[in-house]
This record gives sequence, structure tokens and C-alpha cells, in this order.
Amino acid sequence: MSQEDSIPTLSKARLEFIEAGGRLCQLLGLPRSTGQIYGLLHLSPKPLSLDEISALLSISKASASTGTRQLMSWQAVRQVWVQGDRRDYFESVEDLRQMLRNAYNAYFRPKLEKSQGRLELLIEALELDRKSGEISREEYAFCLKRLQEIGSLQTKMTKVLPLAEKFL
Amino acid sequence: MSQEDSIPTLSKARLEFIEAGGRLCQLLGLPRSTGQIYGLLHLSPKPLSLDEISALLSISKASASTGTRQLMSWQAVRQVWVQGDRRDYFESVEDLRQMLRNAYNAYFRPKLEKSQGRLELLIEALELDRKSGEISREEYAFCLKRLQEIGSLQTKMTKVLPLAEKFL
DNA sequence: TAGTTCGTTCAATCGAAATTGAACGAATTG
DNA sequence: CAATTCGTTCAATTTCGATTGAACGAACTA
Repeated sequence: MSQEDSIPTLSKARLEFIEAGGRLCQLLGLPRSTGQIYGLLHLSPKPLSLDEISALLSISKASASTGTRQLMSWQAVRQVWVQGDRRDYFESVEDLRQMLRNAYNAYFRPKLEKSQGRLELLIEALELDRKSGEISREEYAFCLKRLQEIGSLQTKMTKVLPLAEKFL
Repeated sequence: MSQEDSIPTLSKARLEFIEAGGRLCQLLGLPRSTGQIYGLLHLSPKPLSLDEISALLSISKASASTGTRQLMSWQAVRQVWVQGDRRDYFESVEDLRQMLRNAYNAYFRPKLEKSQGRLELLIEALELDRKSGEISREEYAFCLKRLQEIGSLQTKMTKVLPLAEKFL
């Protein structure tokens, strides 16, 4: 083999879009490579295999594997089977709005709900602190108010966000 | 001085709240210590100085300084001057909703707008790719459609989000 | 069945960002 | 003016998580 690793060609626009996907994911505290994969797939007219992804993005197949699995869990990407080829092929889902909805349901909503639970435990702990005399009556009232404010904000969020989705 | 560093006492509820703040910030890709500072201040009936913050959280004063400055930039925290004391004291702002609004205006909105600009440049790049023959007519149409979908989603977001804020 | 070709997993590596200690300038005090 | 007491900055370190190479099991193939 004369040519070691010929960097596969990718048009200017695609390259920029891939980079944008990477930046977006980083901004959200997610692996850059995951965003790059999504960027690549979203502007790809045909599904791509793990090997193609790792070659086109110059990332390891391990990263491609974990990245695609991540994206699948958000239903941002789906698997496509190609006749007579036992490789997995991936393509991005077309409906971004649905994807946002999924991300919310699978990711944010659980966090919000768990957070609600924690808040209640927190208030119980606060009552214990009060009874044990660790904090004064005034401190207790102060903290309780602040915690309840947070609670009310959270519950409103769980109501408003799903509604906002509808208007996208 | 016999006692080296007596760990200042902090009630159970406060400790948990501090931890929750730290976790939230980490979740958002922000420094944990910043969230801890906010958690501490938000359940503190009286303003705290940098030294108190660093002592109560067992973090360096440098971290306390940068953390509070960060929080000030989001207007999540404000400085309070105490008579006859030249130290800076900090307290959390009470209105969480306003804080969310500020975060959106100072943080997300600029990103969204910049993103819009980039998208237009991207579409121009795509046209260039088309003219240079790097991509076929079909590919061009496919990519253009996908990019336009993203654009329309973005513009809708910039309209819906500020509206959603009102209902919180 | 031995040999490929897949995708996944896992320990090791690497890089970026958080954290820190020390040095510094400014303001204050004696 | 010398000595403190602030807050900030910056280089060095630490920490955390993304990325990778290698090993592996499963599914196919000759």
C-alpha cells in the first residue's frame, strides 16, 4: 500500500457544519466527537458505516461506536440496514423538533423530576436541623422560603417546557 | 494557635444544598465551585466575605474570587458593602426568574444570534461547493433543505424562548 | 473449523479546564 | 513610611472526562 491514510475529501460546507456540531456539543458539555458525527450524518445524503465515519472524521472507531450509540439514545440518529452488508449504517433523523422532544423526555425531564425529589428531602433535612437546634427559627424560615421558591420554579418549568415545544 | 483549620460547621440541609448547586453547575459544564458558592450564599441569611466563603467551602480564596465574579456577571449574586469594613460581602439575588432571564440574554441569546450568522455563511459556502462542482445538484438540494430547516428552528427558538420566560 | 470482519468494551493516555499558591498592587492603618 | 489587609492575577498543578489502541466475542465465510 503506497498511500498511508489518504484523508477523505469533504466539501467546505460539510466541514464547517461538522465543526459547528462539535462546538455545539462542547458548549453543552458533551463530547465534541458526538456532535461531529451528527454534523457529518445530517448533511450526508446516504447512510454511513462506522468505518466511514471514523475515516471521514479522523477519529477512532471506538469513538465512532460510542458516539453513534449516544446519538441513538437521543434518537438523533437511526440505524439502517443495507441489503447484503452486515455492517451497521447510520443516518440522522430528519425531524429536529421530534429530536428535541426526545432529548427533553430522555434527558431533562428525569433530571427535573429527580431534582424535585431531592428538594423535598432537603426540606425534611432542614426541619431536622431546626429541631436539633442547629439553626434558629429565623434561619429556618428564611431557608424554607428560598427552597420553596426553587420548588415552585421547578414545577412551573415542568409545565412550561413541554408546552413551549409545541410552538417550535 | 492550637487549632489548625477547624472546619466551620454547616447544617446538614445547607451542605446538601451546596452540593446540589455544585452538581447543577457541573451538569451545565460550569465550574463546580461556582455552583457551591451560589448554594452557600442562597441559604445564607447574611452576606459573606470572600474569606468566609473560602473557609466554609474549603476552597482557595482565588477560587472564591473568580467564582463570585462569575456569579456577578450573571447577576446571580450582588455585592454588599458593610459599614466600616473594607471587605467585599456577597449575597445571592432573591429573584431566580430574573436571574434566568439575565442568563438567557447574556449567554444564550448571543450564541443563538451568532449561530444564525454562521448558518448564512454556511449556505453561501454550500453554493460555492455547488458551483465548483464539488457536490452534485441533488446533494446541493439535500443539504440546502437541511440547513434551512435548522435556520427556521433557530428563528422560532429566538421567538419562543423569551415568551416562555414570561410564564415562569 | 480456521480465518475474517464486524461492533463493543476497557484500561491507558491525553488534553482542557478547574483549582491552587504565590506574587502583586491598592487601599488602610499605626 | 512601614506594616497589614484586602482582592486579583498568573503560572503550576490537579482533576476529570474524552479519546484511543488493543483485546474480545459474535456473526459470518471459505
